[in-house]
Amino acid sequence: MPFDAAPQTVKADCLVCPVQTCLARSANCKEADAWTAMLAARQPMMPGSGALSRCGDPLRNLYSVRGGCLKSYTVDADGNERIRGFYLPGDLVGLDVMAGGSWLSNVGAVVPSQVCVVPLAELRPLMSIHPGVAMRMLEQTSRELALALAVSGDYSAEQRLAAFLLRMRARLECGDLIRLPMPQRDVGNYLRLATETVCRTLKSLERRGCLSLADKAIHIVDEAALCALADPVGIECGASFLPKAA
Amino acid sequence: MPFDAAPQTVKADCLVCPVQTCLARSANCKEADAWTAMLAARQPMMPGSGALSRCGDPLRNLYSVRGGCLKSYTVDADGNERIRGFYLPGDLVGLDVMAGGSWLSNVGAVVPSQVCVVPLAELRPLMSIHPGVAMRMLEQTSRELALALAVSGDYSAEQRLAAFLLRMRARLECGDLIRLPMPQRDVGNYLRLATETVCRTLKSLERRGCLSLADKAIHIVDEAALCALADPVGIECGASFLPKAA
DNA sequence: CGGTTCCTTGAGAGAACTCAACGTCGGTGG
DNA sequence: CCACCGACGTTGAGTTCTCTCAAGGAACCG
Repeated sequence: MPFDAAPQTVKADCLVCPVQTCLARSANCKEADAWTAMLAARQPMMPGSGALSRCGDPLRNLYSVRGGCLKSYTVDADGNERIRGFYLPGDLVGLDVMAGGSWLSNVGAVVPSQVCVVPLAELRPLMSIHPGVAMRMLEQTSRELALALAVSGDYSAEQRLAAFLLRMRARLECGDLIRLPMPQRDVGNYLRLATETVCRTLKSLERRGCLSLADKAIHIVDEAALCALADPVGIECGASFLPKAA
Repeated sequence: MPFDAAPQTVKADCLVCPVQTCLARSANCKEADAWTAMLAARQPMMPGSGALSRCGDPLRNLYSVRGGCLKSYTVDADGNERIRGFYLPGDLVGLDVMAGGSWLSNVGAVVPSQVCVVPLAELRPLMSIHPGVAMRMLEQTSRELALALAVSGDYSAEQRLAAFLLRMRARLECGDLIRLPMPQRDVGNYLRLATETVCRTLKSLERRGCLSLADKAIHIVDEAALCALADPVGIECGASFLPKAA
């Protein structure tokens, strides 16, 4: 593959992209090149300023998160926000609307972020030419579906929070000291808990020695206890301390 | 395409299959033929007798529902069942585990059912040869993801039930008289409601003139009111009476 | 400094749950 | 034909978890 394939700028950037799970890092060189060549632009996003998409917008692009943290959310008739998911580097935004023609949620930045624009008009034919790309998309969508199904149960505030923390730790690859990119209000909204409940539950877990709270960071102290709490939720959260039930 | 392509039996059956949304009815003849040829077998399923898959089983097949109604569910440490989804004719079972190597849930029949066995070992190469098949799989997975995300909010018992009924009516294509294939216990389990709450809420909706209950069937009386209730859930349930929010 | 956003804590309210009991229906077998 | 049984549905009473409302403290920023 010629190294000077257009668009040069985007491709050059992709070579130093920190996101290892991006399709541009695919083992298949042809796929990676085709993916990279397709990326239309890179777009910065700031919290509170504009949105990547709004509910009802025609679906023109997917977005690949390059850095930061995004959230997708709906707004009900009373103006209340409901967060449907957070997106971290490597995630693709819009997998849930690929089958439809328009967005079902708003997408905004939680912290200063950057996304790569994936034009659907080019992605669709690309998936036909490179079935591997379609397979990767299918895999990611499937994984997101499994997660959505797992977390949609009715779990206690403790179970939800434990599962969320373990998952964020795995996603952020931050070790035992978690600095959540989003405020507790957003965590609660996503987990269907009041902000106060999030706070109280965290304090309660701290009192019981599961974690320690300091300086807006959360330190996982007793991982085994958290895993035991999160286990019924049934999501993978890195190394599990529990034997898998039959 | 030769009409006598093997396996004859399965293909012949597919020609009279009542499921219009099955991939065997794809507009693309080559795809439809390839799909049909791949189907390994047809499998009957009875409620309570055996299961299509068990949590942890290696993933060998997907299943295409041909008739009846299936449910996927997990069982927690206390032996409590949690239903993650119902599958009706045309649905593919296993889209949430395609990215992994093993099942994350048990799948059993709710009523006497029949499924077509889709061997993954053949499906994967087929998706490479026929990108259209991969696209269809991706579309269905995407649609399921959108549904799972929509339903995972914290809605009242009334909202959940209204959305569920409207969705089942659309899925069953049964007009305004719904005969749910599953008992109220399963409905409640799926919607994260106690059986008693399901019953009480149905009665309450009946008192308010939204529906009428008779002979184990549910008659939709005031569709507009149900749509209004279900609207915040945000799933498509056929004709909507409400203007779409911006 | 104000002002804003975020986090924390307390008190009361409410929606749904659990427990318990009873009614109904469809089968099975005496 | 009727008695029995189990599964399902219905109804009531009390409990619980989480929410809402209210208020105050801490951190950050112009």
